[in-house]
Amino acid sequence: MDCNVVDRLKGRGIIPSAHRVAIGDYVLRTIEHPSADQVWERVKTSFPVLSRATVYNTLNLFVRKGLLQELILAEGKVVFDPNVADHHHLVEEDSGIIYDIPWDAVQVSGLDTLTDLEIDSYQVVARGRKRRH
Amino acid sequence: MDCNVVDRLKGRGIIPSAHRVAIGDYVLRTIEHPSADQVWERVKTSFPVLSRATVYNTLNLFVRKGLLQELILAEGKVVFDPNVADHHHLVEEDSGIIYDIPWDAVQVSGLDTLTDLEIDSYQVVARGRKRRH
DNA sequence: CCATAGTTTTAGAGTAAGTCTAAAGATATA
DNA sequence: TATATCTTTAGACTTACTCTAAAACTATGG
Ligand SMILES: [Mn+2]
Ligand SMILES: [Mn+2]
Ligand SMILES: [Zn+2]
Ligand SMILES: [Zn+2]
Repeated sequence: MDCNVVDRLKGRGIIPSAHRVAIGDYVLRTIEHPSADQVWERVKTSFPVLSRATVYNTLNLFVRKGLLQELILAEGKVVFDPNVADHHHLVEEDSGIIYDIPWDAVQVSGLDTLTDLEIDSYQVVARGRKRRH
Repeated sequence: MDCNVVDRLKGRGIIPSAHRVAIGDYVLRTIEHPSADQVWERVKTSFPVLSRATVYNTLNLFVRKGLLQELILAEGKVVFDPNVADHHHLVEEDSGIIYDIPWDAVQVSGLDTLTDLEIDSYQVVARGRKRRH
């Protein structure tokens, strides 16, 4: 487990430019499931010289190199998740917040009996909300 | 079980105009999970005087009235599903085809132990492909 | 130091899904 | 017929995202 962003980029063959490290410092540590524009807004506060295209380029690069996964859970926006291990999600429609559900919290059975389907991956997508207090 | 589109629209308080019936004749019977533009292309072949806006208006009306559900399973497009009962889906990334997985084919357990989550609905979303022959 | 090649970043144009607007067309009723 | 209500329409608009081609870095070798 390597928490140093520079080394994680190098480990995947990505040159750790200042821009990429600034983006990685946020998006590789967050639990927020941000969209590309949310990453842009957020990273600009600490790293103001940053174009929209660089954010998209970098996020797509991180996805290609296996540092991020893309999730499509709501209309009109892709969000990014630094947790690339299998897990499930709860989508809170009102707020737009996406919560992680640990893989081991849920058991899914029966998929293996669908012999006509070749399944690469799966997850449970729940809609609802997090109870307050 | 009522397969007459005109009566199904009336049953939901929708005036069954010729346009709406033409759209419903396709989208309320298909198993294809089409996008709005796919509905437009398809319905125009048998009903040429049809604007894009009418297709979007009608699909959104059908969703509001409970005749269709919207699914967001792949990047950049919403698809529509006349099967509004609970069921799961397999997304075939290469072809873009979405297959239904019957609700009873899969058992999901453990969601009820997540007492901090209030879950309205859920489904398993699998990625993979349908085996050929 | 310079020259040069490769890489990264950029603004802004382009694309595509979807919504909105305001007018025109239908239909129903009195 | 007159009037009200509902439906359909073209096209403008918005938004998320990609593409392009030039500028700005960085590394290397002389
Ligand atoms: Mn993408
Ligand atoms: Mn919609
Ligand atoms: Zn997640
Ligand atoms: Zn379905």
